Amino acid sequence: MEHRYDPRAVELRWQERWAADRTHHAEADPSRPKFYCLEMFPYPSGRIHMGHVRNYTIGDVVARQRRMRGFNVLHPIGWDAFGMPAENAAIERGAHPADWTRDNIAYMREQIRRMGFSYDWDRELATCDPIYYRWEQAFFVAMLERGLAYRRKSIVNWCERCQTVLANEQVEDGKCWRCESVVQERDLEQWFLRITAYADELLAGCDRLSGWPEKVLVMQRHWIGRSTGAELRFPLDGRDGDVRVFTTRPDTVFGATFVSLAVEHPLVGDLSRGTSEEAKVAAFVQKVRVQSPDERAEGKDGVFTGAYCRNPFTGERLPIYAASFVLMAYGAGAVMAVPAHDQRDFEFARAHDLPVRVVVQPDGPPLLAGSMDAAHEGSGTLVASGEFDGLPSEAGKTRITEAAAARGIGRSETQYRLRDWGVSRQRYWGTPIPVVYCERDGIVPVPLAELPVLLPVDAEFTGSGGSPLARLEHFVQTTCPTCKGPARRETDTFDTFMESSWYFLRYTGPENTTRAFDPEAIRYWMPVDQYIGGVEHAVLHLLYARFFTKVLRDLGEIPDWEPPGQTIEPFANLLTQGMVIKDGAKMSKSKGNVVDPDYLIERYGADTARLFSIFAAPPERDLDWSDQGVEGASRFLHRIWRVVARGQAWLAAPLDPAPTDTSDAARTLRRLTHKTIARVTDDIERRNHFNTAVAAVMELVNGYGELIQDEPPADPSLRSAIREAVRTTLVLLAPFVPHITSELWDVVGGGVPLAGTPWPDADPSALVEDVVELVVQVNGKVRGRFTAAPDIADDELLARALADPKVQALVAGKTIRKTHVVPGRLVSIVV
RNA sequence: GCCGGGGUGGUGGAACCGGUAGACACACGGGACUUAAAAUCCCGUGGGGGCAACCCCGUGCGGGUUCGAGUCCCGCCCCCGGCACCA
Repeated sequence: MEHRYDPRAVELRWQERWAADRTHHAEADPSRPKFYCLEMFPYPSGRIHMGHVRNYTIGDVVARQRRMRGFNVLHPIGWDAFGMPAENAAIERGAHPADWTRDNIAYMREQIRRMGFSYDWDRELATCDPIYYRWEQAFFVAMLERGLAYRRKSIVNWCERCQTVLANEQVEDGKCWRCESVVQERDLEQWFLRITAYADELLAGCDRLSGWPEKVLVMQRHWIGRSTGAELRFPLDGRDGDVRVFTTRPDTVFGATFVSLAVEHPLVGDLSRGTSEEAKVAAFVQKVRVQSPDERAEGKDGVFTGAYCRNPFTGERLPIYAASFVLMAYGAGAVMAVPAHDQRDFEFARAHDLPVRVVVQPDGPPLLAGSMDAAHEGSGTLVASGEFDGLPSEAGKTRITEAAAARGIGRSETQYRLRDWGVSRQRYWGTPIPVVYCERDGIVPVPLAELPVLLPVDAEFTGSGGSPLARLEHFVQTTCPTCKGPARRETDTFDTFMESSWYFLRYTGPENTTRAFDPEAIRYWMPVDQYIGGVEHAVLHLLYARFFTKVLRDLGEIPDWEPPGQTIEPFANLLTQGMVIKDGAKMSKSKGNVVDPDYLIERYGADTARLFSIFAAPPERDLDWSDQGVEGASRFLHRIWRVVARGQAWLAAPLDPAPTDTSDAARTLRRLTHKTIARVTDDIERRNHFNTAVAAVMELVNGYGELIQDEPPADPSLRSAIREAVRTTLVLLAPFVPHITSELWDVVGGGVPLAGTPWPDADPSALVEDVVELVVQVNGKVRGRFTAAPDIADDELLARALADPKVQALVAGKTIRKTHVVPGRLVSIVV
């Protein structure tokens, strides 16, 4: 053994051995319990960054620890390889996206290997590989046949910089999630996936995902945004037709004093045409349509259309307004306005001098329409509501909805904030959408036997003039699969979130060319037991992946692994790790505050990089980069190395089977060793507190470090306890710093490879305390302390406490009013 | 505005069920070793007071419950994240 720790030499040696032995390969084996540990796969942007190091270190700690625990662990890695940066590189540098991506993967694969992550490289996959994306095309065709995919013209979010459409989830603050340019609206023919058909199931799933952070579930629930209410029809006054509105408050219908339409609502033009209001309305519509959503929200503008409708319950004539804040995309694009019970309507009524009518009376002093300064949005008792007077407003919702249905003027309805997922992208570097357009047969899916539709390699990348695929005539020109006549191919590609919506399923058999999934492999490995990644995917990726899993179940592509009656969910436990921060900002190239993992590995070694990223912060929190922190992690590893090197001559001796004559020093050290086992195990398996697990091992090393000298201690039981402590240290640290611990494990004669060593259980007999320290509180303040055997009776403890001179001084001459004994902890005295 | 998560030494962070606040580490100060430095090792380190034993204060602020509150309750302030005319 070298006396100086040389991380690079040690790490290379072990990495070569692991690769040669395919150490981390796992096969489905129903006779063994499984554990599927997954980290969000990387986009091959060029180099790994500290966020990857952190994410994958956390995952590797879990994977390695579960293996030692006896689980058959699936721990795969792959590449989310389609995406715009590859195409941008092609435009800027002339490199083909395929070459650029392949080279990046090659480099990043080596970086990841150098970190010593225990991936099963036999299962590596890349989403740009036709053997991968052909299945995605097959799923899409199946979805098309089931009506789960459809094409329609719609107003879409368009990013001019990226020259493509964005899904609603990809628009942040009105800006593109990737390049941050302002998103515009365009009217385009697009492919959509009917995620709204799964809204209720996605919502129901949230309730059973107890292994997910509450924060993520809240975000998903809100994104789905289910609200129940009623659709009511307000007949137009003096002409045929009606205005349909959606409301969550049918109980307030008697308080409606006007109706508001979105400016895009078809009735706006129809109703104002030929009236004296026509010009005013047209000008208003014109003004609002060019406004951004923010501006629309800003001014609560509106204009009278010149037309009226009638309240379906009272027959009362109500003016119809066009209002900037009403969204065409939500509900019916029209609302019944109840100023007394909706704050927004209240403000609008004030501004336009419209009446306010109270129909829900809360407990307490009666509301008077004339003296209100805000709407009463809460519950109460219905008043001025005809036959419904006196009902609690909650009951009124149901009763009024039922009445509307009976009279044919409405029905109960559920609305979602969630929109269908637009998946068309006008880009080259993605999965081709497997559809052709035939003049005779219309939209024709490419038959399964003809899949994959390969992405052609000979496209040109100019950055302008639309999608490169659309300009490739030999790609576009094709024959119709049905009539064999001339047809044109779809030239859009899929949103890259499609590929990441099912990769975790494909890892169970990525080499399979005859079918997407082997049901037996899926049944064995799924669900993912621990998923780890950044919280920035809380809605996007995680919602799409849940949706896809449910669709694939319905398409019969995967077996349902859930108990009967439970909705299928892909990720049983989710850990969202925080960002890596330096100088108060997220590490990023544009901010110039990145730390290159290569530099860390070169200078300190992978084990130090791993240890630092685990120890510096608990996983959910942001990690503040600190050069000194890295030094500290490195120092700890050097220290362990030195300690083992010093005692190597005698540490390797076998452990005594059961030391009979045990000294106090040995018992104390054994207690520390086994307490550490208990703490570290709990921290890793239950609490995900990896930082405190490492701290516990540091305490253990502090506890015996100075006992290890060149010569062994004379006391044989202490000698044995030290050997046990050192071995335990290496075993407990193995998931965190696998290279150095493997090396030292050989030095101390560990025998079987460290990674194959069973995770230890704490020995309860070693945990028993000989003496415990108790504190004495007088009037709630700590005034003394004493030690006692742990099993002493309460009244004796009290006597011991009162015997303390300091306590006596405080108690003398006063009456003891109350005492309280917590065994093993404290004695509390009140005087 | 609404919904989450936070606020603890000079710093990152511990304290799991209400029971010794500040584990572990960094930084800093002192010492040992060294010709010197690095490395390493030892000691100290929440604030204030005292020669000392000790005493007082202290987990964003103000109240409360309790023998006992960083932890529970009520009312605020501030920071971070998400959503934001969703009818």
